[in-house]
Amino acid sequence: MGKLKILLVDDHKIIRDGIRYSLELTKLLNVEITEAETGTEAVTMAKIRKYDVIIMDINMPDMDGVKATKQILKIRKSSKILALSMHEEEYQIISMAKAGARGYILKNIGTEELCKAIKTVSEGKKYFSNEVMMKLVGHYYDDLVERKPRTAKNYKGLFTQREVEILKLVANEYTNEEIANKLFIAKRTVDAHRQNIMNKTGVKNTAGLIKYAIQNNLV
Amino acid sequence: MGKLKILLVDDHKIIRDGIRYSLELTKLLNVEITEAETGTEAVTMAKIRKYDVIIMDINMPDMDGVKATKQILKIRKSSKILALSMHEEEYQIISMAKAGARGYILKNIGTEELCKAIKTVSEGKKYFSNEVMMKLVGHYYDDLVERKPRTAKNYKGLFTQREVEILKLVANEYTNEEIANKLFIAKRTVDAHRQNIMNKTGVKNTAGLIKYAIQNNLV
DNA sequence: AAATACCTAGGTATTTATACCTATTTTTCG
DNA sequence: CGAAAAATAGGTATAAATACCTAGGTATTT
Repeated sequence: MGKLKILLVDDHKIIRDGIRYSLELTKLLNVEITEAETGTEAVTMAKIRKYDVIIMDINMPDMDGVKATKQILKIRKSSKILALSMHEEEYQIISMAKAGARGYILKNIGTEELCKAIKTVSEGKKYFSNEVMMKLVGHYYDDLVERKPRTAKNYKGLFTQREVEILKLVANEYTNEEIANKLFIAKRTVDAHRQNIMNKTGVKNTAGLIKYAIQNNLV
Repeated sequence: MGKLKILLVDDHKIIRDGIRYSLELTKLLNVEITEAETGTEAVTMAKIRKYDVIIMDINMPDMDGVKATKQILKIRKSSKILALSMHEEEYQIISMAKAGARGYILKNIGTEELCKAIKTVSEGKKYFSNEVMMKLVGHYYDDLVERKPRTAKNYKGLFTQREVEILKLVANEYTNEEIANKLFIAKRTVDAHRQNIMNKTGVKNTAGLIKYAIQNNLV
């Protein structure tokens, strides 16, 4: 199989080097890495050539990752952009997801998970690391255990708290009907949630669902 | 949750210590370990008290692990015995599986996988480490790629080559009909294989199947 | 006030999977 | 050769999942 063409966008050389060496030394992936050190440069390079995956830092001078992501996606709608950040603030994650990034990972990631993220995204699926996922749904859980009314978070694009809940039950071999009984809702509602999860993740059936759940550390 | 009562059977003290410390220091499991240094001793101890999991070495003086396993299972039919060996010879693996062991791991195993194996077996499921699995099905694949007629291996209890093949395709989101077309067999045959795999693993549905496959490094 | 997101859930239809059967043929083992 | 295992596949029935709709209620954001 051919090499995976990767555009690595980050303003810090040390980080670029770290990722480059990790990826070039591992046998998990066969990659060809091109570097860009600003958002502007990234947009220019993405115009000239098509990359399989674009690893995009968020906090950069001159043009940040969110803006660069939007611009690149205007030109190449199918680009697979994987956000890479030191921060796990919700608004950043959400901004990148809204901008069209297919994944979001943190800079403390290990090589193994990095490869998994790249591979997942390159296949057209979404990848959000566990911590990121937790960050996004965490407050919902807090609200639930406190029995407080839900605080608005305006999450878009990713899993909702209910979806995560159902995904976990599916992974535990419950049928939709059993899940419905457990959660005191109609079976048809569970059907709907499950359908939504499949649409969001792009998988075809239960098998894909479980694979996704496990690979994203949701179960 | 209560402690997992484990009987650790091995004639080498160093190995017993290694496992004991690994398990007692990790936070992955909460265990209470009892040791036995011969097969005979293990049988006696298993008679007196019920253990959640019995980790059984195979090569031991006076009574080997296969014989001890059989005798223990005569007394306590539901005993969960996890075979532990330095060797990955097929006949040993098969002998232990035939004798009724619920799992087979090698002594070069890491703490994490050891815990996973113990946990899996304690839950009544089977666990065979990746290398062991490979050993068992490896030759079949060699035969396949060489286009030679299959050599007999008389595998019992575990997955057959065809079953592993189908399990992988299921994990790749193919439906039974698609798998049938790929392999040039009837859909009903795939149904049957899939049913057999579920019976062997004790899972209830596709979700369980995929979890099993991933946790046993089959996909 | 309008828009949005989320949870809810029903209609309808089709496809897939699961549960137990039996049974034949081929391969492999002893 | 004879026994056992594996691969094959059909019968029958039911359960479960998937696809693609619509739509109301509620809470939150702008």
